[in-house]
Parts: sequence; structure tokens; C-alpha cells
Amino acid sequence: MKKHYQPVTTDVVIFTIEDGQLKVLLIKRANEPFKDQWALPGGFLFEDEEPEHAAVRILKDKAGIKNVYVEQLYTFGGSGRDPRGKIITVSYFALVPKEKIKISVSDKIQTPTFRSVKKLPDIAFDHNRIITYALKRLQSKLEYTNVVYSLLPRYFTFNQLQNAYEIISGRKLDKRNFRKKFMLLKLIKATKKVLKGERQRPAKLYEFTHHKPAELKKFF
Amino acid sequence: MKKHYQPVTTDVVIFTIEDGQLKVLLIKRANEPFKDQWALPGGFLFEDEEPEHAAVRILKDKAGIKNVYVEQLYTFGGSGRDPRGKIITVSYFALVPKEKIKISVSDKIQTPTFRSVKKLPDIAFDHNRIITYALKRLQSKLEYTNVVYSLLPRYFTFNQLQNAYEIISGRKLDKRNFRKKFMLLKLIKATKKVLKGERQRPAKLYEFTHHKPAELKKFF
DNA sequence: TATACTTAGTGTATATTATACACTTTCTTA
DNA sequence: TAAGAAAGTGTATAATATACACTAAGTATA
Repeated sequence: MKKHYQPVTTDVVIFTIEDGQLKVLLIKRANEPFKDQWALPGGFLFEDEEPEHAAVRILKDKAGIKNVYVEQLYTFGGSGRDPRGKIITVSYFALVPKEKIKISVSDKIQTPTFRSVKKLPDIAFDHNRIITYALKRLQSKLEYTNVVYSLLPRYFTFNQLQNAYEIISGRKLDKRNFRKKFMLLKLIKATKKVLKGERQRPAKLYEFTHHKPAELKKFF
Repeated sequence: MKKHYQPVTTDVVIFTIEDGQLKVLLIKRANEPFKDQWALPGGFLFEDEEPEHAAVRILKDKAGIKNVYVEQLYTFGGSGRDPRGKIITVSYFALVPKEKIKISVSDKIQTPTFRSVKKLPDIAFDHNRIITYALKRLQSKLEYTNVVYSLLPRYFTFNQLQNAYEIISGRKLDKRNFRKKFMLLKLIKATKKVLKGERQRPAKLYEFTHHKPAELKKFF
């Protein structure tokens, strides 16, 4: 059993919903390789740092976010990824309601920006592949878990909820059937609040009964 | 961005079905730490080796197996895993029909042995956790993919197929309903062969139409 | 060689879940 | 105060899932 040391990085795919679109956070690379190109936030692990710790650190540093949904995605390895040679990257994906995002001023050089997954720029390394993988994971998680809670604000309307599903899955859903099914899941409860000030009948606000990951039997 | 090198290992959870039980391959460790304890086959990556390549190498070396279903499971990191310090392990799981397994004589010192997942011995490192994780993954993959093909021999009876599902999921299924649903999936086709020599009516033998991973809409 | 034993193989009725679909309500704005 | 806009609601039909028991075709045995 030979023992070798490998360079290990972490990359984080941070999703949020904004302006009716699913967006992912990209930064402009300050250093070579791929200087000035867009890339996922990431970097080498510190000495003896656990990969998930690095992912959380990056979330906090690049997007001012903490206490959000983070999940390991996949570990990519091997050649073709990075011009510096064979580098292993442990990738993560995170889901953040846009209200929680506070991009720090000190990081402005890297201009962290949310970009719609539907029209991404050229991206460094193999980060396009990682984003595609993350999107697939998110889409399937939507069907059998309650993860959607981590993309919505504390209080939300049924419409916002349904929009989240429609935006991510890419298909239209029937309003009545969606409401019916979702209520049966008992994941959310109505509050006494109401969203006024729009130019139509005010919508009831709902909240999730729990903010912990859970699996569902079936879904939509 | 500080650059550090980390020791990286691979561990492989190799599942097979034997004697009506789901079994996992364990080896007896030849070296410290955990000398003489049972553990998953695994080891350090070679220089510049990709994690998946290492998993395939281990499959071949320890169980004489090639061309089988291998999938990345999870990357475990951090302390508490290994007395040698913080070591990252990229784990994989593999599914093998028992006919394909040929344990090589040269590896006899490590006595590679298939053990029922229901009564495992004490296991080195955090390998118990990895096996638990792999089992869950296998159970859920069963429901929405066709992976079961990789646990069965080329020709099999409906009973063997149903048994695979029952053993892995841990619940009994109705014979008629199972047959009905599975036939609708069009994953298998009847052959002209028949399994004779048992002490009952001979069973028709079936085979899979494809031996490639695929996702199903719904399942059982 | 007849009978018992064992698993293979098959269909239907009922319950549950999914889908399709349109109008009234309640606010804002002109 | 009328028009515009999304909120909110129920029912009928189709599709899918479940529950359930007997006959068929071999092998083993008396």
C-alpha cells in the first residue's frame, strides 16, 4: 500500500432563485490559471481541513452566507480538469434564499455574481460539468425531499412555492392540483399573515413546519 | 489560496447476493492500524491516480472482478476516521453477480470473505458507517433505476429477480403484481431457455434487454 | 406408476392517486 | 366605480396500485 499525497480542492455550487430564475454564484478568478474567467467559488483545502468545512468556509467568505443547506455533490478527479495537473475536487452544492445573501465588499475584486443557469458565460476548469451535475441533483431532490424550504424566505405564498418547483423542474404545474398535493404533505402551515401591496387580491403567507431535511414518499 | 496536499484513500463496498442474503466483501487487514481486523478493501491512491481508477483496481485485485457496476458513494473526511490522522477517503460501491467473483489465491492472506450485511463483525476505521451509507444508496437506487441487472446472472428466473428486490428492500412483494409491473418496464425479455432440475415446475429464464444504467420513472 | 409435494404461472375487482379543467373572490389602479 | 390581476376553490375521469387464490408442470417418493 503506497502512500501518496494529492492536492485536494473544494468547489461550491450555490443556487438561489431570483427574478423568476434559478441562478448560480460565479466569481471572476483573480489568479492563474484561468485568470479573469468566471468560475465556481472554491479553493484548496487548508492543512487537515475537512472538505465540508472548506465548503462552509467558502460560502461564508464569498457570499456572506451561513446556516444554509449544504450537501456533498461528487468528487471529481483526474486529468483534463486543471492545467496544474491531477487535482481532486470535492464539490458541494448549497441552496440559499436570496434574502440571506450578503456579498462582502472586501471580495469585490472577484465580483461574485449570480448568473442564470440558462445562460452561463464561459467557465473555467470543468466547472460547467459540475454545475450541470448539481442542477440534476437539485431537480431530483425536489421530487423526493423537502429541500425547497431552503430556497424560500421564512414566509412565502403558495405562488412562490409553486414557482420554485416550476423554475427548477422546468415544467408548468396545475395550481389546484399542486396546492392539493402539497397540503397533504403537511410540510407547511398557513400563518395569519398576508402579502398585501401587490395589485391583486392579497395572498396568504405560509411557513414550513420544519427546517430540517426530510424524505418524502412521493411527490409531484 | 493556500495549497496543501492530503492523503487520499479509496474504499470499496462490494455487494453480492448469495444464499438469499445481501453480502459485502471484507478483508482481514494485514498491517497496522487495525491489524487482523475486518475492513473494506481499499488503500491509498497511487501517485496521480484517479479515485475511480483505484476503486476498479481494488475490485480486480481483491475479488478478481472486472466489468461490473461501480459508482461513487461519498467522500468521507476528517478526524476520528483513522488513527494516522486526517485522511480523506473517496468511497465506491460495486454490484457483482456472485458467478463473476474469483478471489485470487495470492490474496489468501487477507482472506477476502463475503459477510451478510445483517450480521457483520467488528469492522476497522469508520467502515461500518460507509457500509450503512452504501446500503441505503443501494436500496434507493433499486426503486428508481435498473441497477438490479448488475446483481443477477445473465439468465435468471422471475423468482430470482423478485428475491433480489425482497432481500435488498427487506419487504415481501406480491408475486403477481411484481411480475405485472416489471413486465411493463420492458427491461427484460423472456428467452427460450428454462431452468430444469429443481424439484418443481421449470421456470422460464429471462434476460435484460440492456446492461447499461438507466433511470425509471416510477418503480415498485 | 400413481400420488404427493413444490414452485411456476396467471386475472380480476377494488381502492388509491393523478389529472384535467373554469369560475368567483378580493384586492389595486386608473 | 370599473377594469385588471392574481388568489383561491371542487369535481369528474383516468391511471395506477393493491389485494387476493387457484391451476400447471415438473420432481420425489411410496
